[in-house]
Amino acid sequence: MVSVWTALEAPRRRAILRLVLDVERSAGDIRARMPEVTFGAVSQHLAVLRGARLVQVRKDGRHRYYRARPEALAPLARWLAGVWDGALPELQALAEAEERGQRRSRTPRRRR
Amino acid sequence: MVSVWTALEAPRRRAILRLVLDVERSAGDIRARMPEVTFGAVSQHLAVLRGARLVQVRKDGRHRYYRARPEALAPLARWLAGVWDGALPELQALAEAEERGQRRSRTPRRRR
DNA sequence: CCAATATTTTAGTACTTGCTAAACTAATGC
DNA sequence: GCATTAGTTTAGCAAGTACTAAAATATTGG
Repeated sequence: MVSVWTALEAPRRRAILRLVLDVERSAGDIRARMPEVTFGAVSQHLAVLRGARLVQVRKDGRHRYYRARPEALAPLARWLAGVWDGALPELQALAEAEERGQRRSRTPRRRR
Repeated sequence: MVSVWTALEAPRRRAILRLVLDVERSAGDIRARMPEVTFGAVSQHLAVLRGARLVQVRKDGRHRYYRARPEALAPLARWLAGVWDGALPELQALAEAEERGQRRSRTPRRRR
């Protein structure tokens, strides 16, 4: 069992999670999209993500398909919400800045 | 410069952040509330939090008063939002579960 | 059963972290 | 200036992490 925080602290694991967010992918597929690390490394990261219940696996023949379990992000969201409303005044200011300044930069989701 | 993720991965640092969320506190005050670690350790954690711009300091005589900068949590919130809407179907389900099941357990904020 | 494919596990290494104890740096009150 | 108080910084250590290369474990098609 590994904490959601720990699992997500590593940028590589956040990248992996994004890759399996809306699509099921095999470890090999994931690895193919991050050629800068070995297969083993990806597998290890997946194990950590699994440990935090952030991904689930579906076995199919000689493939294992990974997919995100976004519900597992709930503790993080709750923590954030908790901090958030313990700090309302500052938050207000942030919201206003957000309003004026940088648009949410909603990157269009990649296909395939 | 340290990332918000890195800063918050450590439970102790999350605890410290909560302590200075709505109140300004000196390092000594903070340390007094977590007797299981030394002063030095607290100071180091504060340095990391400062490095992630999660807290700010106000110097006053021989005291340094720390206070959270919740705006610094924005990247985290944005990341979460991004993942969130890349996973709408699953999220829907979560929202419903949340609805039925466990109430948000909004811990009443501690005084002093 | 055998070879091939897909993936995990292990051993090993370099680097980082959280902590303590102790040394150091300020600022204040006398 | 000196002792005191508040805090930071440093050296050192044990434990943990991210990675690679290589060995081990399935699963399938012939």
